[in-house]
Amino acid sequence: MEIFKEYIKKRISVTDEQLELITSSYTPTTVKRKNFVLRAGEICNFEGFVKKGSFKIFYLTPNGEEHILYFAIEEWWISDIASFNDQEPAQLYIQALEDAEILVISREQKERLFHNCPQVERLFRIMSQRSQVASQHRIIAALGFTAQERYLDFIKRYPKIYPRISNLQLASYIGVSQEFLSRMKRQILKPNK
Amino acid sequence: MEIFKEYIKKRISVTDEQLELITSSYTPTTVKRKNFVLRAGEICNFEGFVKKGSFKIFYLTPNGEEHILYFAIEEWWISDIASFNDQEPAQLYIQALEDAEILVISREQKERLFHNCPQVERLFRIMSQRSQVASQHRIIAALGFTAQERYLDFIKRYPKIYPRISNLQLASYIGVSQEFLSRMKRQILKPNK
DNA sequence: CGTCTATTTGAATGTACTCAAAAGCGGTGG
DNA sequence: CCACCGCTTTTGAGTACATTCAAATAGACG
Repeated sequence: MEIFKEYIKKRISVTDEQLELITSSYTPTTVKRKNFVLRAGEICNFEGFVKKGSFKIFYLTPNGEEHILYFAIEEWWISDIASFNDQEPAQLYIQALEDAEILVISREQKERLFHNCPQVERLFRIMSQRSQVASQHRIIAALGFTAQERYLDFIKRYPKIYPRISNLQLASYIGVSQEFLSRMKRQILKPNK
Repeated sequence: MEIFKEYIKKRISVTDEQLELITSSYTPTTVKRKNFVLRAGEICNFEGFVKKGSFKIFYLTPNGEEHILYFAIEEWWISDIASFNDQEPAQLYIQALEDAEILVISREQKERLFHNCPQVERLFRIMSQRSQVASQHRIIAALGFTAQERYLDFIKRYPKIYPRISNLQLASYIGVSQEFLSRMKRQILKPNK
């Protein structure tokens, strides 16, 4: 739980009791590699904080192509926000890439927590705005960068994630075929030829 | 101010006094077509609610290509969140596409408002999460859709915005050249030939 | 009516994709 | 310890989607 407490204290000022109240609202869970914590169509009734391990959050097109929205490693959150907030069917899949430990909270528990500790509202406002900034960068990259620029941008921005995922996953994240990613990597190593 | 009050009441429950407190924290301003309210490099010291008119929020690449992140019409917000929150140089430009009226608030005023009326924190948490969902859709569209799918998706999602912008702006939003957008439109109207 | 801007068309080019096959790599069992 | 299996990565060839640059056309405004 330490990592979660540090995460909170870094972002909002809380008393020890409030910190206790917050962390006690979350339930520790383990997830095995390759297992899903959410599938499109289900109602997402949880929000999870990643304590350990990694996940991919992705969208599946009607013809079965997988597009990874983001990877979640330690200190990231996993959920389908739209589904969690509005209790509508999820659009996203969330799957563990490594054995993982997460802290989960339900919609009701979270509302109760907001009520009992209003600072939490602030924590999530701040967190959400940060994600928003990251998403904006991603949109700019997706629309304006070449495939190679998106690749280099990813490894620069997420050096911690990069070594933990396969080429196939990375290709899906930056929006290229795995074959083309392979060609790009060669070309970056050997600019001649 | 009515449109702003309605906007708030639709999203959080507030007393009349609180509503008054919130709206009185904002200052009405007018902006002429083509004028900038923010340029990259500046510190964004405001957040604005669009009462009337339209804006484009865009990013300029080192070689001068313009990539539109989003259009803001009535009831949308304009700001460079990262710059506004962390007082760092803005990455974005915000320019009026039509004569506009906005309600603006400064960083200090907003912090004061959060302090005096904690529900506002909730309002922004909700709003920010909604933007987050929209951004996620945009990422999926940018990475997984063809240019034509992105075009059709835009006019379906934003039928109110579509008639108010030029082809050049739309092309920049969906990430294609204006020539190609023109060709797509023809092909959609006349699938033969 | 002329000027300025926005849109469309044409031709050549490039970036990234698809499909198919080969090569590499890690684990497991004999 | 090596052989085999499954999975990931690389290579090759042909193709498609979208771009660039240049020029023509259409629209809007004074």
